[in-house]
Amino acid sequence: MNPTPNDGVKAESPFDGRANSDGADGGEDVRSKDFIREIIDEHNRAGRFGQRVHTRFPPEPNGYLHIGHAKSICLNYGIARDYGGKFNLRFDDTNPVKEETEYVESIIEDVRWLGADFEDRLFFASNYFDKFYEYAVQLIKSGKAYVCDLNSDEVREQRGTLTQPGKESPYRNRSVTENLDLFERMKAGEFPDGSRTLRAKIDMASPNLNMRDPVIYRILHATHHNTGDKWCIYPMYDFAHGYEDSIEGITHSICTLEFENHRPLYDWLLDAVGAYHPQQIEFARLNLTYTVMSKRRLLELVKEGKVNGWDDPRMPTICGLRRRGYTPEAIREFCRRIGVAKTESVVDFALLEHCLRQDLNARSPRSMAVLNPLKVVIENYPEDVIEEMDAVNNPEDASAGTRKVPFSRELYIEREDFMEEPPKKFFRLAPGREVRLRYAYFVKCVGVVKNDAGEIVELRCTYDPATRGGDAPDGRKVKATLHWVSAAKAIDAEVRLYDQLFTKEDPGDVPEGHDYKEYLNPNSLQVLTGCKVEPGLASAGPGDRFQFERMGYFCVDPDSTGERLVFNRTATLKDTWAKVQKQTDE
RNA sequence: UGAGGAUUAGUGCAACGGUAGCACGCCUGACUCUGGAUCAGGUAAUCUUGGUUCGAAUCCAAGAUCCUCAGCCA
Repeated sequence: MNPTPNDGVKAESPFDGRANSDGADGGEDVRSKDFIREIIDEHNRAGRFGQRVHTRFPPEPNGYLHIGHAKSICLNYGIARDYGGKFNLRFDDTNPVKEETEYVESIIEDVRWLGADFEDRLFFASNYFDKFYEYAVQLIKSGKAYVCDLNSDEVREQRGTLTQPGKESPYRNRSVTENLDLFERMKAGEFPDGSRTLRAKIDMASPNLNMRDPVIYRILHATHHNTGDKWCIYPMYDFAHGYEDSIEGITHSICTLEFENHRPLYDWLLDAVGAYHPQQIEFARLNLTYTVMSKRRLLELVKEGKVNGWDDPRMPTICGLRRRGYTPEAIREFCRRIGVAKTESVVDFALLEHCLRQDLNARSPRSMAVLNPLKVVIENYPEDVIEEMDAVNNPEDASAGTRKVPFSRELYIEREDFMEEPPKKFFRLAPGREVRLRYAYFVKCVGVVKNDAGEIVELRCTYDPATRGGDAPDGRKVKATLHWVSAAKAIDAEVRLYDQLFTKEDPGDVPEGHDYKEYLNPNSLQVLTGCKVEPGLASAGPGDRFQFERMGYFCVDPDSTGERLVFNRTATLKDTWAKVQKQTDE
């Protein structure tokens, strides 16, 4: 039943949770099936496809994949895997003027990275162009399609409205011979773009506009990324899609809600030529709070320089999330948890972050990094001594082992871990107060050094040698444990902090005359330089993920070089102190 | 005012005529060498109005609200 694991999909972490029962109570996974799987079960009971299940992910290569596509990929691949079926990756590349090889490559990379294994089934609709042409000819021969000389404006005028039927084209009743001749000459390049189309002859009075003699082939003298200049007529989506599914033996053609109105046409076209007929099923696309998901808007953000490219870590694109430090496992778990339904919904971004943290918490090696350094001098610690303290790499995973972290007289701690006049709920360092330096000693603040401007530039502390390792033999407690790095041994790093790209929960919800870009968060990117990190991080390379203790999850950005370490903040840790602060602010 | 869909805690998803449940979020508390994690508890929902039924989120009727469709885009 379960096909081979792929691309980092470990046996104990299946593509999604459906295959296992991970109930903490030891019970079975009683999660009910989504409506699509129920339909498939019904088909299997009735023998509709002979127990066969074959799905596909059919992107148009005209942009980068985003988290919404991940939902579709997980759904389609997950179903194929659960039912012991197959999953295809197929590019729906029927419009040469919009599609590019760059997108093909990025999409393949992203689908693989997500762990959806299409094995050797990578297809292109453009490879079926000959077959599509045959189907078109067949339609003409059976009197179900005709060449129409109306231009696009005229077609629109004759289409009618939502409440009024359309008018039949004057070319609707051409003879089969004439249609055949004209269509062949369209293919031969005798006519300019837009001068003629091939239309399905259905019903101009249909209440479903998609059935009012839809255009199925248009003339486009354009170079196609795959077929070059071989064709100057290209099939429309509605015409091509069902045949693509049919040719590949797809059983369940899963798409988003807006295609529901197209299903009658999908069915009509397949039946009109007597082709194998898959079942189209529609589900609601994913929407996420604080972000936009349409290709148009994402492209706009990239083109207008609102972000730094498709893989900007603030983008909801797969490559953006990857660069940000998201794991495929976290994204898959998210897709599993949001479920599948026909209700249009907006999922809370917090759920994505929850899935992320859950995964990262379990697997990220810990490290200490000071983002906003404040120098600390331990007055009673010897000048030339450097001690190696033992630190745990991952408290969630004993097998991750321990490491040595150098401790010395001069250190850096986080600026926000000290307050000269601490409010009641502030547990960290303050004048006269004792705290623990993680894995090191208890230290007490005995002095504050300021510059002429009155800014704190240095803290003077004393340490208790008896607390080495972090515990006091006399049993006394401290309320806080701070992270730190040795000033002598720390290495510099750049850290990029990210926040939501938009300040509005639903940026698409804009009043008349306004633009979603007005809600762009001006503070979505904050670049910190001069951060001080543990020397052990010197060998970290692009993509490596860490938890900087108490600060969040970070990963090394591809911009990182041997000279300059650059980290992206993937997510913050949950922060109850920040919450307390926020509440007192309000 | 055509056609096709949708409507259950703040959010997302279940319950398929028989006690409305799970997750996230939020709020308490416990524990803690990460104010993390973990653990325990709490919060909160069937669009409306009728009807059928011993019993309705579920069936029926009427209504409300929202989404999609008038590209030679997908």
